[in-house]
Amino acid sequence: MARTSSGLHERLLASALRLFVSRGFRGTSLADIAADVGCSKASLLYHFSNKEAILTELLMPVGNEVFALDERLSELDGEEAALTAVHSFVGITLRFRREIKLLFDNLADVSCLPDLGVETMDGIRDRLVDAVAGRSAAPRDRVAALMALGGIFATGAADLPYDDLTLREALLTGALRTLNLDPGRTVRDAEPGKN
Amino acid sequence: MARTSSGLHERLLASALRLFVSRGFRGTSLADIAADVGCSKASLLYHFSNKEAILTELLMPVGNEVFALDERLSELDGEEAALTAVHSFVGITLRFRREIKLLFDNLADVSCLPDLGVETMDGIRDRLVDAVAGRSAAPRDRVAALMALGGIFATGAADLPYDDLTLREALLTGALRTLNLDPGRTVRDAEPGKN
DNA sequence: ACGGTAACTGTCCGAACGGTCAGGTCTGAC
DNA sequence: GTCAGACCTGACCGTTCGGACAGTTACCGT
Repeated sequence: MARTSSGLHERLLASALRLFVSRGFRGTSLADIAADVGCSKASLLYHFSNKEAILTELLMPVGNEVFALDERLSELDGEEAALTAVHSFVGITLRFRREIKLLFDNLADVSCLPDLGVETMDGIRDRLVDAVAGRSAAPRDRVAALMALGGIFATGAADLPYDDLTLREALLTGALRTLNLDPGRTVRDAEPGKN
Repeated sequence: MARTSSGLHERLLASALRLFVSRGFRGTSLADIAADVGCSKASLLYHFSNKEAILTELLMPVGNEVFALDERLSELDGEEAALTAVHSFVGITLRFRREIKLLFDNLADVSCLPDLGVETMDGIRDRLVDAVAGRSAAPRDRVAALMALGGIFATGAADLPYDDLTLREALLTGALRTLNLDPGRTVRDAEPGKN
C-alpha cells in the first residue's frame, strides 16, 4: 500500500548506501544522510535506532544470502562443495555490487557489527574457505581457496565497467583456475531458482 | 648512536601499528597510542604533526616499494611484465604482512592520504592490473589480473599460520593459475638483490 | 468530535577527539 | 654561566557527532 518510492525509510537507506560507499561509513555523519534526503536528523533517528542500525540494515540482505549459502555448504563435500561455493559466491557478489564495495572499503567498521548474523565474520569466512578448499587442510588448498574468494571479493568491489554476464564468466573461470578445477562442467544449479 | 630500542618515535610507531591493526585507524585515538607507550598525547604530537602523519609514516615503506615496482614495470611488457609484477607483489605482501592488513582493513581511510605517493592509490592499482594483465585490454584478462592481485592482497591480510616459504609458494602458484600462466619457470630475478 | 498513534522536527547535550600552547627539563656547545 | 635547542607535558579549546527529548502535525478508527 505504502508507495515505496516515496517511503522515507527506503530513501534514507538509498542515500546512506550512496554516501557510505563514496565517503565511507565513519566519513558520513547522520546529518549528511538527513541532509541528502532533505529531512531532519531526528527523523532519521526515528527510523533507525542508531547509526550502526543503518549499516546493519543495508548489509542484511547480503548477510542473509551468505548465511544461507553457509548452511547449504555444510552438507556438501569435496569438489561439489568448492564448485557450489564459488558459483554462489560469484552470484551474490554480482547481485550486491554496491554492498560488496561498502563491505570491502569498510572492513574495520563492519567487522564489529553485533547484529549482522549470529556469527562473526571471521567464522563465516573460515567456513567458506573450508568449503572452497574442498575440505582439504593442506596449506596450498587453503591459500588457493582464500585467494579465489579474495579475488572475487576484491574484483566485485572495484566497480569495473563490465556487464554482469562478462564479469560472471570472467570471475568464474578465474576462480576455478585459481583452484585448479575443471571449468567445463557447471555445478548442478548452484543457486536454485534465481541466480 | 641513539638507542633505537628506546627511541620514543619508534615505540610510538610500533604501538600505533599494533593498535591500528587491531582496532582500526579511526577506532584508535591519539590518547590510546600515547597511553600504550606511556607518554602524553602532547608528546605524541610533538613527534608527528598529526594523526594522518602516523599512518603515512607506517605505510611509507610499502608505498615506496610499490612505487618502485610500478616504475620498473613501466618498461616491461606481456608475460614478462605479468610475471615480474606477480613475483614482486607477492614478495612485498609477505615482507609487510602487518602493514598489508592495516591497508586492507582500512581502505577507506588510507585511500585519501595525501602524502603517500604522488599518485592516487587507484592509479597505482590500475597500472599494476595493466601489467599483470600483460597489457591486454580484454575483459577476461583484466578481471583475472585484478583477481590475482586481490587474492594475494586479501590472503596476505588474513594472517594465516603458515611460514613465509609455504605462503610464498602457494601465493605464486595460485596467482599464476589465476592468470593461466606457466608456473614452471621463475621470472628472471623479479626483485634483484633481496627478495 | 475525539483519542490514539505513527511520522516528523527543533533544540539541546555530553562525550570524544584532534590539535594548540605556554611552559618545564635536560643536555651539550661556547 | 648561559644560551640554544631538542624533548616532553598538563591544561585547555573548538568542533564534530551521535543521540535524547519534548513537542507538533496529520491521519484514522470509533
